[in-house]
Amino acid sequence: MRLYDTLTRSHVELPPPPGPIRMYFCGSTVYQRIHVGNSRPFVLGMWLRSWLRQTGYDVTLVHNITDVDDKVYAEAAKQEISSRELSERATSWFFEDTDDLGLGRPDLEPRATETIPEIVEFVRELVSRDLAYVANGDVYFRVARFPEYGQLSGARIEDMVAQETSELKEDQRDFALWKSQKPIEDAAWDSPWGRGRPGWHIECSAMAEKFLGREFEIHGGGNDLRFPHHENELAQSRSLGHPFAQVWVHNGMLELDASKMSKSLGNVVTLRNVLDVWGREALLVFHLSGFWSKPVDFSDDVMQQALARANRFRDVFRRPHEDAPADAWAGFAAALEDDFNAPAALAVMHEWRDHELLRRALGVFGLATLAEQEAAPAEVTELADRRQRARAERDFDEADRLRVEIERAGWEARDEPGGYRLVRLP
RNA sequence: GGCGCCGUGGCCGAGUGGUUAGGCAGAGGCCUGCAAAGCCUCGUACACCAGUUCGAGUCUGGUCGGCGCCUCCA
Repeated sequence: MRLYDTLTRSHVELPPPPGPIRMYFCGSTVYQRIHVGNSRPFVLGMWLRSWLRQTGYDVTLVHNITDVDDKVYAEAAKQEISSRELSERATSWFFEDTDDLGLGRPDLEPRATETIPEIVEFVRELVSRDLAYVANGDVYFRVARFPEYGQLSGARIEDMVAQETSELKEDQRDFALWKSQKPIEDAAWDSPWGRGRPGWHIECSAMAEKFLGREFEIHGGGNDLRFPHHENELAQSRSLGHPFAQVWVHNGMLELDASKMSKSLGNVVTLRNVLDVWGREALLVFHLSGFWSKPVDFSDDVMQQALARANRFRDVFRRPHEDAPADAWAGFAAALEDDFNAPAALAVMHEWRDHELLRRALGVFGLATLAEQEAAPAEVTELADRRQRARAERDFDEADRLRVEIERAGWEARDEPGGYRLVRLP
């Protein structure tokens, strides 16, 4: 399988099965309900794991939860609750919402606050090697000590100008590894540099290496994390001589009204809301419809199209099975093996009338539920039976009246040779 | 300003040198008591300009337009 690697800007071939493939995906900062855009890297990670396992790899997926951050403190203060209470509540929302995607859970979901000893140790090591320095209770990484800095984001180090300046920094491009406790911050930990809490980027280096080791195969996350987050992770780990991630995958942003969906812009639709309105299957088909690395527009219109497409798959299972050619699966697999080209894989799937094959392919994406038929309640079945008798007696007025009644109950009567089928209206 | 991505038919969206992507919506037809589902047909898609080539949506250069990152962000 080949994947597009942001670091080398090229497609790279994964080592052959059984791997192992160790994957680390950056998750969300938990201080409110996540939005649909946040679901994209989660879904991508779960699908990659699913497909790689399907093709014989031994896969471990770590998906972190950032539960200590400026946003968490600020929101907790606003709500007048402790930051711990807020982050725990938001973490349980995160679990609820992503559970409802029906894709299962990542193998490990560590939280930053549970990794403090490893983070402190990591920072201590950087300081002892002179790659970082202490300034008034803060610890900063010395960007100038890592010549490859800027490789991931493609920016030249000379072009970088820090927006947020601090007189504590030797160089304005340096970034914080540890931050001393501020009055608003109600959660803090002891460290060799005083009470404080980790900087944003160090938690991921620490968690990834804690659970996957100093070298692992895939690191994923949103395109907006390339810089500074992932650039900084890379700097922290590689400056210590750790190989760190071999392949970097960055998903494109979800756009709403032609601009990126983001909590800071406020143009947000929560994952919860999308699941409630459109259902998990339509959302997954939506995610499948666009190439993972490209930006996609999110709108009612595209969700409507995704829903219709999901129903088209569902209808295949309501018609007779037809054996697919022996090489049918190969076309599907080839699409996914080529940088996980899901839209192309979907196109192959639409050709199939083979129930077993289609169910298996849908299963890769957590969509095997489309193969299941919902049984109509007894009262609707009774209406349909009466309608059948009316049709037999050629009382078509009565038959049509009953059809309307069935539709009011949320079902559709489809006449078939020798009987009928009841199908739930979308 | 710097770095990068992108511009495909009404809509979504694959495709990187030459043969139908696929889906949604629409029109006509077959089927049906009527429908639904399905199947068939249709609308002559590649932002613009120049170039390379026997041949370009696909390569090169330029123009215009959109987006992302450079600052918290999936």
